[in-house]
Amino acid sequence: MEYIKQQPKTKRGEETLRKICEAAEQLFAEKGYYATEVADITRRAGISSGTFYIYFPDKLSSFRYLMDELGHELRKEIRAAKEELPSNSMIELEALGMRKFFRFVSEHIGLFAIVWQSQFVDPESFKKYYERFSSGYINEIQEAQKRGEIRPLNPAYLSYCLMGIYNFVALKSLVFDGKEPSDEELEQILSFIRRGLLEKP
Amino acid sequence: MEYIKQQPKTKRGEETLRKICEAAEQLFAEKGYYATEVADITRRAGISSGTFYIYFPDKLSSFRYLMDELGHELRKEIRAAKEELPSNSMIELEALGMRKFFRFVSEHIGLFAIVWQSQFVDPESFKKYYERFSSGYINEIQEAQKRGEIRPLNPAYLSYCLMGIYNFVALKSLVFDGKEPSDEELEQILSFIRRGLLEKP
DNA sequence: ATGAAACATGAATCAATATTCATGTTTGAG
DNA sequence: CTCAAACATGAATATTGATTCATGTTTCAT
Repeated sequence: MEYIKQQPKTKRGEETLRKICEAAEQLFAEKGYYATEVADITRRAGISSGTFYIYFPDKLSSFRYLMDELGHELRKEIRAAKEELPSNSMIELEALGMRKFFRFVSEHIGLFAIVWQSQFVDPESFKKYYERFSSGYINEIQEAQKRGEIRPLNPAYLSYCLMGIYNFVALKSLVFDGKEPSDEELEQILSFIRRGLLEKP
Repeated sequence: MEYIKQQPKTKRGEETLRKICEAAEQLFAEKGYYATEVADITRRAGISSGTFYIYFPDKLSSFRYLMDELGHELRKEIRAAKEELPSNSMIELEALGMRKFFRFVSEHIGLFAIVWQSQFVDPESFKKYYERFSSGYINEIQEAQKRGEIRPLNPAYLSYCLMGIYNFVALKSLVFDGKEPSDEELEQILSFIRRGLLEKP
């Protein structure tokens, strides 16, 4: 990883890095990047402040590292889930991806917070994050369009429509209301998307 | 306004406050709240740093003030546009509101940036901002549902779907690509929404 | 025209906090 | 078992940047 100073070489080191990341993820989510002091992170991790700098060259790097890690994990989980599905109907894949997304975000509310903030903490990473997601979508959408499954709308914009829906629904349910959307609610959102997307609903 | 220390009482004062707000809006959008120093704002406004504190008790208040102002203006413009429309079909209103939204945001890219950041600068205002928008939508949606115009999906979630779409499409076009979406593109997005929403597309 | 209120100045203050570093302890390969 | 590399400590440093305030200038109602 490029944002990390030193890959731990012992069990103890690994454990310490893990504790730092866990604390940082929580704190960035709770208080935001700027309001979180390095001292907060090390306090919650149960280590001294200097130790932070053994692993990260500075505070910003830890933020970038987390963003990379979490985004990676999320994409991996979604990809894995989709590969298990025998069907390759875009809408079925999408339903699965959506469920995974909500599950992951509710378990890692830090990801959500971190990405949201990154537009100003580190604009480069922010753009990269969404464009990476978008380009995955674009492929799927184009394939499905070739098969005549979904309507011939601009794939790039469609991908942002989908991401927008998921992100804002997650905002409402997980952040504002503090609960996961029910299956019933997810089904309704999916139904909205299905009709919008499909050639013959 | 509750975030302002002193309403200007002379022409000069008014002009100064205006310059401060303009500079702050630009800078919060360009560099973000935390990276913007009060000195940056006063420098761009062409005044001395102490003057800032004649109008605002502190930096955070200026942020809240802008967020309130801009959100208010945006809602007012959308409302005004919608009132001019004779039809009260939800979809036609929505098409108009969407166009207004993109126009406003492209002229006030600061609003977008400010709201996006507020989740961590001032979470209270953040939630208030979106819930205010949402509740306006909920009314419209419920009316349209009574008329049988749109499908009986959960109005609160639908409102967040719509806001998500607009926000993310604006993110892609205005922030990432630096250009307004074309009429053709807006039409496609609207078509996606129309099919998702309408009882009989 | 005039003076009290409004407005403007910018150097000085002061608190907050990211980062360093000299010193000590622990780990694990050989 | 041993010791070099890894890891940990936390007080001290250094910088940054919000806010204050004593002093001056401008406005405008009368």
